[in-house]
Amino acid sequence: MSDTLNLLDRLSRIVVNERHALGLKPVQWEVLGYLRDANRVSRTPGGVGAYLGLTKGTVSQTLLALERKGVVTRLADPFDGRKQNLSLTPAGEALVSRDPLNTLGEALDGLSETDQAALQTGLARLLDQSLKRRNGRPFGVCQTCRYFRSDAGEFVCGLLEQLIPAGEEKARCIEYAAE
Amino acid sequence: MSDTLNLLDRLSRIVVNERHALGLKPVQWEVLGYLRDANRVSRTPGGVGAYLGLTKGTVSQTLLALERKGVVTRLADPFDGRKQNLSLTPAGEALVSRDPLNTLGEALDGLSETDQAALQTGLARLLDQSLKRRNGRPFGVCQTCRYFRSDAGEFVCGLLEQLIPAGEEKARCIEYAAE
DNA sequence: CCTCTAAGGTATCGAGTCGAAACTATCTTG
DNA sequence: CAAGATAGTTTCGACTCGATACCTTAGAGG
Repeated sequence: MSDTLNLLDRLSRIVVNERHALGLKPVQWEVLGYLRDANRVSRTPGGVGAYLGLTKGTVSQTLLALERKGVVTRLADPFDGRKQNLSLTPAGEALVSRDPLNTLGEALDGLSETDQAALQTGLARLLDQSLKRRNGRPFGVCQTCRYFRSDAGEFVCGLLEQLIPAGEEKARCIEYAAE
Repeated sequence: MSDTLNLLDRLSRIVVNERHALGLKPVQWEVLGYLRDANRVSRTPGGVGAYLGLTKGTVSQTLLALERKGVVTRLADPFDGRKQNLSLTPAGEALVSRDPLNTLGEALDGLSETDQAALQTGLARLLDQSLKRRNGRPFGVCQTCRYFRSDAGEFVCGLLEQLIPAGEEKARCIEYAAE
């Protein structure tokens, strides 16, 4: 196995280990992080599953656990009876800001500017390649999406023909399309 | 959260997901990989735990599972009655060579030389920083260890005062000390 | 020696992950 | 409207993983 793969292996284990803190499991942290970064239409059980590569069953169970902990709430979608809209409670917002992964962020700060930049572009390319191989959705941010329009100071999604709420133009979207 | 952290997050999830193939769990793959790369004195339940950051209980259970699958065997240590020496069976050797993480290796091959190099040094530094923060053992390879000696064509470990079997000078060691 | 303590492992428990499969309810399309 | 696709839930079984209690062996000091 290549050295780079080995490093990735060990780092991913560290990420998993770190995240056993504060009473949440690794997957639960990841769901919380997704709900923080995703836009309204992407904050559904299906979106969580597609982003994290989980089955519907696992997502359902994980959301139940997060609801019991009082960090996530769900509301039926008024337009599509099959969908549910998820959001973080204030307690959830507070919790996600204490993601133990941040300690890795401190380690990151210890790196030189050039090392950090190199790492970031390398990881981005690797992720891109991996997603292509897995036929995964890219989950890019609204701003760089093909359907993103800016009309008279307001942002609009050309796919869903909806106004993009302020601040959400930097959120991740399940419908993201490049170019 | 920083972008780099986010990328690491997503990649570590891909690593976890990939590894649910062939009937093994992510941790089981990692144990197999460790047993392949570690030298004799490091192939113990304790070594596995220290390397992967698992508790003794988890290691014990995971080894039981791997034994049941017929990919790992253990022998009592003849010198220390508390220890067990682990090794891969031929079936285990065959299995570990089919680590699903290799598909990520293919994605890696799609990167340019410079991207790969940058990624590797970045990851190495990040891992180094992280280990320092967690007081983890570095688990370097014999060849670069402080106690590594080369006497008349033979390799010797100055700490354990033992001959290093041929080929094992590139293996990972639980007693590794830098400098 | 013999006790004390540390170290290597096991057993057990509880919460949770995760794939698979069966099932319900709600759109969508021809 | 019927057929099929979508969004979720429920249940099952094997396993992870931290925590805790426990057992055995090793080594050190009186």
